[in-house]
Amino acid sequence: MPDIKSTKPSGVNPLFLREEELRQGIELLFYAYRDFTAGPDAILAEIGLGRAHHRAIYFIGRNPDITVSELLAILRITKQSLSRVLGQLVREGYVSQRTDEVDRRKRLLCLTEQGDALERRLTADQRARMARAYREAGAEAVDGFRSVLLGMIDDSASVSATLKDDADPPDGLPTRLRRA
Amino acid sequence: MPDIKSTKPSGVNPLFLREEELRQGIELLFYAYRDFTAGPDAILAEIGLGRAHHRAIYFIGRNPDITVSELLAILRITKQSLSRVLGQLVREGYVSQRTDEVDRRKRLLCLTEQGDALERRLTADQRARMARAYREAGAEAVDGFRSVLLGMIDDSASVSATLKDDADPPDGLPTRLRRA
DNA sequence: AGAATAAGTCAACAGTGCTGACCAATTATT
DNA sequence: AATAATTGGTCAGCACTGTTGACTTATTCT
Repeated sequence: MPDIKSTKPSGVNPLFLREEELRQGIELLFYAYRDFTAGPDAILAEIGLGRAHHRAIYFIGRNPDITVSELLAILRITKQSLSRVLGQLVREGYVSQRTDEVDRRKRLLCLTEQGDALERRLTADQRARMARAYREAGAEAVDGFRSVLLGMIDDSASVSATLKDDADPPDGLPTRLRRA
Repeated sequence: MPDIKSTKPSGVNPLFLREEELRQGIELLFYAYRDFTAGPDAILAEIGLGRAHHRAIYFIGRNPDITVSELLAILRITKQSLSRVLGQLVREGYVSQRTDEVDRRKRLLCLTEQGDALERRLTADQRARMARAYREAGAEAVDGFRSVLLGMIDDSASVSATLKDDADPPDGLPTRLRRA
């Protein structure tokens, strides 16, 4: 029994439209992420590293003096998984560690000059791609892009950098990482 | 030498702002994708499957009678990688294969009833998350979200479903898959 | 007949998650 | 001062998912 009061033309089921709209979003996210990671992956493969190394390098570069715990909270992987990646980055000279003098249990992570160079090389690809998409879509679209993505994140408080500008730090990462 | 004619307050370097803006986009994409995949991953782990199985199931469900080649073109992985995943899905009763009667080299893939049930269970999570983000952000934001993501995809023609509504099928997937 | 296409297979390897079981240093609590 | 909690690290093993490379089998196209 179709609803004759429907505002949609030709009695189209609005539930179907909604489903179609959501699935298109799901697919767009998949395709965009697939192509977004392809460039860096190719560079990483050349030097015997993987995507996990890029993630670590990226967030260390973005948050100098980040601790291991904080990095774990961003990446949402286990300590053992990160340890393997981080150990390799330190051994191969991309990341430096030093002890926090206030709390000597903590290790503060920074990129070396070599690490910074690799970070810029890897992310250049992604920045260019995003810049192109931003430019083509326009400023309003960029706002929408950001606002939808932000709404998809679990607890937007557990985000490393300046992705939101409200003032409540309920939990998750220390405020230090939310003031980039 | 700061530009005194700048429209930005306090002579902020526009290149820095652009860089910051792009990096926020990169991070939003990372966080959204991280949280977007977490739900399905947990369900998959219970039944001994992984994210690759979800992808295959998703796109088979979305494009009934898709061939192996077409699925490979969407996923951008090797035949061997897909074969492992697909074989398991067929053996465990999620996917059915039958020979194309027009070209008997081709295998047409479809979800079984069990496969369809799993697909709906897995994607329900993601649809709900996306629906919430869409609702909170509003229709205009959704348009922007889609337009930016679309701009990030390599060749928007090599996309499976109705993500664009222009009429040129330059190459990539057969037109059949572009008319969902 | 021969080339090209579509699919499948076996083997090996790398990267990246996971669990579980520990250890060591340091800091906080009682 | 003793105990507990936190931070970081390590070793071992396992699962999933991507990769190359080398073939085989059908089927279709030229």
